[in-house]
Amino acid sequence: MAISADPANASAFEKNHDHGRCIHNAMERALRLCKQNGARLTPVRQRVLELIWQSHRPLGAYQLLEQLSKEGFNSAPPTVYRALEFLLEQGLAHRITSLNAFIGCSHPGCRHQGYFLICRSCGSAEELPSESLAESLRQQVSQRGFLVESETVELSGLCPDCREQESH
Amino acid sequence: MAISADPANASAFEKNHDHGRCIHNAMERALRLCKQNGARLTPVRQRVLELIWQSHRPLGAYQLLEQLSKEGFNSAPPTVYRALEFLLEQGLAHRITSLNAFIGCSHPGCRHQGYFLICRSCGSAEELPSESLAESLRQQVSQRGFLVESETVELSGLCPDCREQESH
DNA sequence: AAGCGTAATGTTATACAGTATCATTTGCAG
DNA sequence: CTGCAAATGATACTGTATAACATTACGCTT
Ligand SMILES: [Zn+2]
Ligand SMILES: [Zn+2]
Ligand SMILES: [Zn+2]
Ligand SMILES: [Zn+2]
Repeated sequence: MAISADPANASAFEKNHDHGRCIHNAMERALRLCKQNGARLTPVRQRVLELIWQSHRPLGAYQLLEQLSKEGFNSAPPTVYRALEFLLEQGLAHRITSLNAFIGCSHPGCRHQGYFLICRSCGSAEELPSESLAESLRQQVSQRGFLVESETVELSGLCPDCREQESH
Repeated sequence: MAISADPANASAFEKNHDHGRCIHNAMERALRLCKQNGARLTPVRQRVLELIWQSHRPLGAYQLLEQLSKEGFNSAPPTVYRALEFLLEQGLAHRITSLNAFIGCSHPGCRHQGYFLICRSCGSAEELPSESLAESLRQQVSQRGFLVESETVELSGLCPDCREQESH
């Protein structure tokens, strides 16, 4: 699958990448995919997607809500939860269960579970290319006759940069 | 590994195992470990541990709270959260992030992350023996210079029994 | 263009999950 | 017995997510 070879996405842990381009690419892909699927990327939905792409840090629903409210959008909890639900359905975002937060999907369009590395220091999260890992998981589990339908894999720790910092 | 070979624990998905024995064994081990570590398994703590062992289904803090209250224990949220915190620290229980729930650890005494299979139909959860899986994860991640400190691995789907049922 | 059904949004209220803080009690070492 | 630390009690609050129902916008048919 080789996500890292996809020029559209820098690693979340490369702190000096051109993030404007990151966002731009993400929005382009989102528009294209929604058009393809006949899904409506309405203003709130689009704005929420932009917001969770503002950084590579997962954002909580109420953080998003606050931002939306500042920008004059309607701002009751259901507004943002509905937008997030839409983005999850369309495969444009992931939910990070262990943080109660949400993040843009860095390779939408191909169905997959999100496997994440989350830095406890800088808060960045990065999707792991999942194929070989998914394979290991399936092996472990199929032996037991268990049918996996969804996977939560979230590894928390220190990203290369922060690891460096802490050692000083 | 070979948890299934450990006579102290039946698989959560074997619906007709002697669960009384399951609980009994769990409590014995807990007592022993606490004594070893100089930790105090006070009445609330012990009772909470028994409660999360009543079934192989993860229980929410407020479910536990309700039960405690029925039994005349003090029943404000901090009570149960403190007990749970203690049990987590002692390695006697795990938190299931994706369910906001808690479950007894089926092999306490050896430090490990809990990797779980969770049935969406019957609600049972079972710990996977984690070694080979942990190894795959570490491999994937070490390449990237990321230092893993804690892991959340929760696979949801259908257990063998429920899979059977659904196909009828 | 008018009318219609569905999808999306607005609005209010509430359920569920977890924590902060400070007072009080208990267990235990000296 | 005394005094400290750990554990519990009690109150209030913050944070996360959804239920339920009213209203509006959109896209299609006629
Ligand atoms: Zn970026
Ligand atoms: Zn970092
Ligand atoms: Zn365990
Ligand atoms: Zn089941």
